[in-house]
Amino acid sequence: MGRKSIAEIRKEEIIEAFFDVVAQKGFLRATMREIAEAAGCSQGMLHHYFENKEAMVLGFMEHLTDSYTAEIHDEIAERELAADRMRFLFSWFLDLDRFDLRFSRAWMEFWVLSKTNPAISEAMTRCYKTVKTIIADIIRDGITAREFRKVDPDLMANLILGSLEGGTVLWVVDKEALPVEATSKQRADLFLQYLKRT
Amino acid sequence: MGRKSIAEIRKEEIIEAFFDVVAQKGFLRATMREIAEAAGCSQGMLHHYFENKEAMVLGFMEHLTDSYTAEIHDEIAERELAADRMRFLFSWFLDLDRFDLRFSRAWMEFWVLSKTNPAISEAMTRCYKTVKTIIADIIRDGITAREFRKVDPDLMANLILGSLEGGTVLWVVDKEALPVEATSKQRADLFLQYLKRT
Amino acid sequence: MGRKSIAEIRKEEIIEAFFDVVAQKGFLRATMREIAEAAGCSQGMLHHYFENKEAMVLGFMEHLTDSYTAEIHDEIAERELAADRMRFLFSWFLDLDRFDLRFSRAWMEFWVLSKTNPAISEAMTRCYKTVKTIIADIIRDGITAREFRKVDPDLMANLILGSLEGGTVLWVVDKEALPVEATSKQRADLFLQYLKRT
Amino acid sequence: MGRKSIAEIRKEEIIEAFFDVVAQKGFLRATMREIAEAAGCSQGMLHHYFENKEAMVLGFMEHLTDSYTAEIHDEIAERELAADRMRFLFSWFLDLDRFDLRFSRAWMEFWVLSKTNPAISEAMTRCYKTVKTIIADIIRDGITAREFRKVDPDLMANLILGSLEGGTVLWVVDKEALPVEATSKQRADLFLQYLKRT
DNA sequence: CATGAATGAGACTTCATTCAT
DNA sequence: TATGAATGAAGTCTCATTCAT
Repeated sequence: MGRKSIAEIRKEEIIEAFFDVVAQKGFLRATMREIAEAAGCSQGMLHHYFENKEAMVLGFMEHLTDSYTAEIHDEIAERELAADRMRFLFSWFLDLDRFDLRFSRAWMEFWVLSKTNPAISEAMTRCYKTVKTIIADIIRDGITAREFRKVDPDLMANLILGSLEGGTVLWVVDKEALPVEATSKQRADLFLQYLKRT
Repeated sequence: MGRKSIAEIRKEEIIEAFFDVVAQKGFLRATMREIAEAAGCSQGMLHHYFENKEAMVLGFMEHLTDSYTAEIHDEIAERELAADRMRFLFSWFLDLDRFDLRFSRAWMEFWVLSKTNPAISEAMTRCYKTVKTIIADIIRDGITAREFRKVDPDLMANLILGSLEGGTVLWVVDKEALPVEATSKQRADLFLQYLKRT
Repeated sequence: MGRKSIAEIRKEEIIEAFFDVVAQKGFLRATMREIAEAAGCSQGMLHHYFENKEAMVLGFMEHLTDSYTAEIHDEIAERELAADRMRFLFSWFLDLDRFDLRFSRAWMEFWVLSKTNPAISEAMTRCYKTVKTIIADIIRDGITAREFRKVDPDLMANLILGSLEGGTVLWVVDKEALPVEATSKQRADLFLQYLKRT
Repeated sequence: MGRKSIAEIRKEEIIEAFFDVVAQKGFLRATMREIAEAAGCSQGMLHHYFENKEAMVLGFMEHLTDSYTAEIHDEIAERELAADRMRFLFSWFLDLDRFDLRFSRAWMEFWVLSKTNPAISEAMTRCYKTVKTIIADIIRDGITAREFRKVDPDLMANLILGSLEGGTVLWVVDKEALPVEATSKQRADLFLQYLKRT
């Protein structure tokens, strides 16, 4: 269904390279030269596809949303119980094969950039909004199905996403933080007991 | 008791200015010139007190720990019930007079820096460790007093701190995140129900 | 045969400019701005071709070795008697058209730099080694041909090179030192009488 | 005869510290702060005794001349033969207890400085003049006493001093140079055979 | 489409020197 | 005499971006 054009392929290669270098060195120290080397092209090429360095962040986020939204929706549709859907989400988020240390490190860089770059800020908000809608919808369905007690779905979605993001921060930043898996299990238990509670 | 030396006063002034500019512009765009202007001194002066720009981050964190640790301990000692102590902590952390948007923004910059600067990483880990110990101790006391059910205090402390930090991230980064206060209330409810549950 | 690439040409231009400014002002006071002006390019250009200021010294020495080694060997091969070869070397070294005041001044700067920069130290040692080998080989041939008496060729080469370098120092540094030519003639007489002596 | 004033003692301490730091780090990287630390006083103190950094070089040279001239003259007066006097001079110059690596390194720094600082240049010329006069006088006496053959005393003095200085350069700069002692012996042999030759 | 040489503004940092105390 | 905080000019170096080829 629609072969990718050379331009699109090249863009993805650059985004991949950009992401790699940023995860490793940080946005500030990720020079265009290094990104070009990682992508196997010239510096000029980079500016041919992206207006400037910050535009690459936008490209990355767009790429991210495209890649995963469909996948998540499919997986959720396969599950009937809201609790199962929620458990899937928790595990998906912390799937270390997908969101490894590299991802988290790069993502944190983008938080910082979002403060001074409105376009990045918007993209990030949109990204979070997508996820929160998914979570809130699960909760809403759970309430309708009398599986969950009545809570504010948006508020809870916010709380859940915050916990997931915060867990990542501690894991990346705090060397004495407990491992992701142990914390993750406890987190699922915490939220599901709260939601199911009668 | 113990007058501050000129050097100490000057250092604090510089840290204050540094923090202001970083919160406003980010670490990267906070130039030494601007920091010097904010502190009302010359650029050379800055290097008289701090070896380099990154050393200011360390100075800031030291200053932070010194300022607040005693305060928190005092407040906690005044409360008897573990639940009350916990509620105090939740509210203290989100006290907007103290930790306003400025603080959160600067703090996120330091997360990013900690990845490439071992000294900052250590300081940050130490900082988190202090807080996690406080939380874990409250939980431990609550368990001993049969106020809380038996959970792993360290794991829970990790989860709680993660939730607080994650909430801040969403608040700062995500323009569609719900307000701090509402989320905060829900968070306290969530954790206390879980801890008290029999 | 073998056209020089633009990069090579540009590098040589920069080295030439670097050498000029250093000879005139000394390494310390030779600013990148001035070198760029002398080379007719921007400061950034300088760093495009040389990692830093000290790398220019290495570039200069490499250039130097490349330029002269072949020339010296050719000239020596044209002479049969060891004494004639030696005389050629003495005169070559003090050929003021080649090694003028500018050269000597710059070279002394590099001595000083070699003490704190291992790479420069190595390059300089290599440079001296090349020359000493040439001198020692001449002496060795002279001994084999019974033209010179038996002396330690390496020791003598060291002494001869030392005398040449020391003569240069006095000439550059000591305003009351006697002129190069007069000293040079005496030096040749001194060493050749010693070597030929039976 | 005449006790040293406190000021004189302090000046000598500073010169000693200055020399130490310069020998170790080079003139350029010898900061006033470090010199002050080595001298056990404040930076301000340094400027109380020396107008600026370069004035310390002059102070050092003055100190040097004062210290050694008398000593050399005494030693020479004790010897009768010109050859013995010359041998003494050769050995004195390379006495490693006095003129060690530290001395040579610092001295080379001053060569470089002399090119841009007229005052240092003059002081250095004066210093060399003193030594050359001593050498030339020995030669002159040797000729008068028919111990040496007729040569130009000043030219030979120049050549001898050049050889000594050049030997030092190679020793300090060239890691593959032969040891001082071996070279020194050969040098004495070289010059004395030449001078005595009939 | 593609290259990479070239630019130039601006960043951090150093350090001799001054001067109020 | 003595201190060391304070200055500010100047230095090296980085790097996103441009543009001729």
